[in-house]
Amino acid sequence: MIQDDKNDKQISQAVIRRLPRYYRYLRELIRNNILRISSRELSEKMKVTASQIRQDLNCFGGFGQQGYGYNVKYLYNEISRILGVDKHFTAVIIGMGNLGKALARNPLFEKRGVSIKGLFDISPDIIGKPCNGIPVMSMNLVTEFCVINSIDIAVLTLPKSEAASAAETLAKAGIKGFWNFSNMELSLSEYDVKIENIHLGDTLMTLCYELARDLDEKE
Amino acid sequence: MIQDDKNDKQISQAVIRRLPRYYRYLRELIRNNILRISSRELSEKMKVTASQIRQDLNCFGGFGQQGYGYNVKYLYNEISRILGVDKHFTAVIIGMGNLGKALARNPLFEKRGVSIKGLFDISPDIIGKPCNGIPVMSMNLVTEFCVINSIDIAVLTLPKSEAASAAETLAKAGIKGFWNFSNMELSLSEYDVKIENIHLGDTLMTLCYELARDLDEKE
DNA sequence: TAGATTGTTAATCGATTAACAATC
DNA sequence: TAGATTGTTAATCGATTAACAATC
Repeated sequence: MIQDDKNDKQISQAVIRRLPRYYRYLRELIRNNILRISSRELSEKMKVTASQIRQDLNCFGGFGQQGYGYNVKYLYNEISRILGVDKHFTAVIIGMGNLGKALARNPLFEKRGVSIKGLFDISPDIIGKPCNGIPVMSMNLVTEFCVINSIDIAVLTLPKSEAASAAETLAKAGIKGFWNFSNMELSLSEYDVKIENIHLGDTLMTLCYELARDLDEKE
Repeated sequence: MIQDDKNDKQISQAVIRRLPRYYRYLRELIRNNILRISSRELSEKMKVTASQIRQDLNCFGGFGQQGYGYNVKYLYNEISRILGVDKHFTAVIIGMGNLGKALARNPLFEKRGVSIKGLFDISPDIIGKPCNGIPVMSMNLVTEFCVINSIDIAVLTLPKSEAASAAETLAKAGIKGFWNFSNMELSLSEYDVKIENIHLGDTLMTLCYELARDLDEKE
């Protein structure tokens, strides 16, 4: 059993949600041939405190060196490992509407070590026509496909009305993680699965909130 | 000047980011013809504490009634107003790639009182062909269009390389809010604008993190 | 009125920041 | 060695939860 956190103490959600941001900034540093960086320098770039960076990283281990700072490539690799990039998870996309298609063609998966193995829909019009080189299959085949290929992740880009039953089918087929764009609260408490709910509209609304406050102030 | 918060005290980001979730749940209650609800009942549905609900709502005013609870429609309307739905913000989408197209056809905007007035791209192949009934125009026209139509929000779904310059053009054209899917950190500190950065990949990575931890435990 | 439930204050909890000893 | 910067503990800050008086 690999121990990422030094003393098995629980890592807070706040820290976990900041990891992908470190990952992005470190990749950028590598791209710019920056080989080492101190927490203070990184904190200036990321607009956070150096203290927070050191605390966050130390949840997982001592990746730096006193008097030197952090080796960028080493740190990037460590965070990459913590985030499971090297686990090479596999995924299917369920629902080939506009968002499904957009995600199927998006390079974000491969950049993070996740490979899309299959696309699924119920519409006969699009079944059989590959998207971005990946076959679009009938939902009738989804269980068999996921079981045979040991798929880890299901991306749910289908209508609210179909999301609940599809999710249950997928959980039974061994899916362990749901990246859920369906705006449907999934109830899969009987299954040992992780769910990441994405409500795109929510972030648009917080933007609208800020804009509305500005307007109110000017009245 | 409208006072949403009772004593002009600053509302925390944590509270603001929860508002759209209340908004969703309240709409669901209305759909199910539920006319009143107590903080305790709502807390059970939403899996949060009743205390938090009462605290959150009270940042903006006393919307409930002792001994009764909350009038669902009234509360929905209040939150709707706080989130600026009745401000009827206007938006343009910049970049008609897969994600841009998916958003242009997505009903999420109209549900939140935001109307998409124009779509923009640099590719001559798609300029002139409307998407979801909205014209796709050349980026050369974006400044004129935004100024004339007093556009509030720009949705950035263009490549990283083009995002920075486009954002500056848009800020100069009077855009006040950016819903930024470009994965580019925008530097618009000279302009009085609000930015909501969306990093879709980040949420996929936190899901991968959870899955990776599960695998590690089993080793 | 009695019961219910809010609005609000006080207590707790957790997360962030500051400080500094350890050490490269 | 001296200077720099981490890892880590302690202090602070803010957010969440609990409690209860106010009141419908």
